[in-house]
Amino acid sequence: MESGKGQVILRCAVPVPLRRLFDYLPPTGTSPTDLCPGQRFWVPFGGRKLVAVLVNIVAKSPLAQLKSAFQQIDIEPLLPTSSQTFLHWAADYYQAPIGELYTAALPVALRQGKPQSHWAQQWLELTVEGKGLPFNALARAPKQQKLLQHLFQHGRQNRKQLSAQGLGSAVSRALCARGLAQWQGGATAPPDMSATQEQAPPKTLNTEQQQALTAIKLNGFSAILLEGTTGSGKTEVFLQLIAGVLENGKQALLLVPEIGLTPQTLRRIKARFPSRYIAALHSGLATNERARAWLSAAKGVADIIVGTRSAILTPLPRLGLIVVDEEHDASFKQQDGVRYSARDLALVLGRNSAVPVLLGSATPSLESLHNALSGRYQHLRLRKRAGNARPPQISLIGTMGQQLIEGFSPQVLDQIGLSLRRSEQVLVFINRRGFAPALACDDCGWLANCPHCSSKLTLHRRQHQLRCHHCDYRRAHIDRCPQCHSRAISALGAGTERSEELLSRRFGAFPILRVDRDTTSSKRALDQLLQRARSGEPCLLLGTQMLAKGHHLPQITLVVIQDADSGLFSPDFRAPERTGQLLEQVAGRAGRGELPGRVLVQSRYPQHPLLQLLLNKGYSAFARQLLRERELTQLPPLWAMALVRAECEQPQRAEGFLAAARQYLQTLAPSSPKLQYLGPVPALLERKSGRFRFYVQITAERRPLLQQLLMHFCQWAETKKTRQLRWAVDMDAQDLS
DNA sequence: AGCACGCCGACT
DNA sequence: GTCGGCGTGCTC
Repeated sequence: MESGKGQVILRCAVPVPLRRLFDYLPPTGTSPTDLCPGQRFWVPFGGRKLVAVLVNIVAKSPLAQLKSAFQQIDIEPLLPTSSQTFLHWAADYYQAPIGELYTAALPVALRQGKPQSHWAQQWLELTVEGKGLPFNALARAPKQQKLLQHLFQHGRQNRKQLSAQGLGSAVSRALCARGLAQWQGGATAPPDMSATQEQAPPKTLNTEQQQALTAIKLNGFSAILLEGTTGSGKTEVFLQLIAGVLENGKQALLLVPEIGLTPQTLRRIKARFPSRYIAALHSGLATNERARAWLSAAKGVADIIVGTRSAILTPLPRLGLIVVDEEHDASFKQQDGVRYSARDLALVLGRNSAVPVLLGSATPSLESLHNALSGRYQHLRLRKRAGNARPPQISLIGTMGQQLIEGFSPQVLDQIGLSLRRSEQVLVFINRRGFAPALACDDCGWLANCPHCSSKLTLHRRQHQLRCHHCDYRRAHIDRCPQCHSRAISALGAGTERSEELLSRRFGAFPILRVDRDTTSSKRALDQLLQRARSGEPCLLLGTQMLAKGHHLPQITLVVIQDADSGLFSPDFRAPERTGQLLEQVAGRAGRGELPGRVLVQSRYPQHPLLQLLLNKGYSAFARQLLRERELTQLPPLWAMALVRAECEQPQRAEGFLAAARQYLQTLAPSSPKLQYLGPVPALLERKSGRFRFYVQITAERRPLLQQLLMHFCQWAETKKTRQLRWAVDMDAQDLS
């Protein structure tokens, strides 16, 4: 079929891992005036029926024969053009199939083609004219007067609320006809204002906070790194900034790490902005709830959007500010599918939308710190702790050659006991869950390994199970060695479960609150544990990373870091940075209230220069030192870096594919002082879920070269038949495991 | 990613 | 004689 003049062709993004768009004819009987980019369509695709998003309306297709779309789903576009442009930019930057970005951007229910009307709720609101009337106006139309007064008193109301007052649609129609009220929304219900709570007043800012607040201009794009010690009151600066944004009639987006979106965080925001519509976007929501929250953001109804990583892909038509809290957190980088960084995309979106982007952290990523030091970002610092809190005093405890008790030095146990008996709270940080990270036979040396991964099984003794923490493999605990049938099986090392046992034995008179993924699997468990800790009773908090992040626990006076060494000798070049951030964050939990804090850090290598630097000179000096090293070693953030990853059940296939890939890349752009290749090398976790994983690391002094190279690589790889082999580009890879 | 088409082993 | 294994190729 020829594509003649005046043809209307729908160029669509389809949810498949293919790096191109697909053309369709409009559904039969569609008027061209009904069409608009951003609408969804049901389309035929290789014998299947999929939800596609219209990207462009074009007059000509390179294909001779096109299929017709089955059905138009949306009248109002689901995605505005600005949002689509952003998704295409991200697909380009991360070398990802465009359909996968649309998939990542939309909540499941909308991906599956549910109509927007499913969540559409409308409410009646007074117009400017309506609001200008005296309270007793419309005396000659008592029903309309009642409606008017009801709206005066309660603000916007939906149909259900009105009919409960005996106010039917005829009355509201009459008020609308007079131009006094109008129906609004269409996306989602307004918050229930009947339970309006008292507003928590803004806190008084100290000089530093005040300076930071006034330094941030709300008009136009700017990038700001707010580097503030734990307890220095970054959140208060965020909240007062958001207040300004809302006053301008704009939306504020607050991105938080995965475990940062707790009920406590939301409560604090709701308390400060009780009359505002706050939408939370995170994976814990049911599919319908998620779609509702998404639509409230995308239709401009929600005022404040608090979300994890994927919230950056949500359209925000009235965007006025983006805040990325704990910007160094690894959870902002997606680790599968489209491997985007929400923090990096926040800066792109901020520039596109001409709004400021504020990155906040006590321990900035080297990426952001580099941008701040080189003047690309405004660099604001909060050095003082808010209130009377003083910085904690940190001591290193050398454990080499000491007789440890389940991983604890005796003097550390003594200190824990002293603090508890003084009715204070203690936090013990152990970055390892379960009872023991390894199980071995004392007679023949057998080790319990995962059958699917190159990793050891962790003993979870209470559940009488051995588990792999990298795949979902679980098996019953054993009492005999499967190799030599000896009964001499030892659990090596200690995780949170084992430490909990020891600490209960020692300090059984005090509550021991264990916080890790195993004890907080139920939805509100973490919140409840933290609530209890905040009650102020003397107790011992014990847990993994979950405890390190952002929780305000003012009663803690002693923090124990059981093992500072795990990151010091890792082959991952980012390990020291992450270790430093973690130690600093954990240490920051100490002494946030009136009482001074102490931190005891156990290490086999207390003389290690990185530990010495971190503990004597602080994170800032530590991070600057690491930056100098990255410069010398030609690594990010000074150089651009990407991985080409491949995984396959047969290791030689994955390795062979990558060897061929490297060869192809090197014919395009040979190694040089400005471009370097490494690999194929096995990933740090070489086998995961039965597949062997390898990568080629490419580093380039300048980003455009890397970008161009990867584009050509994808074209090459797409034409190759890669049966049972998965490959992916990981731009700005964060994790070499 | 799916799903259909295609060519070689154990079943009514 | 067929049902079905998953290899490979295509999807507007």
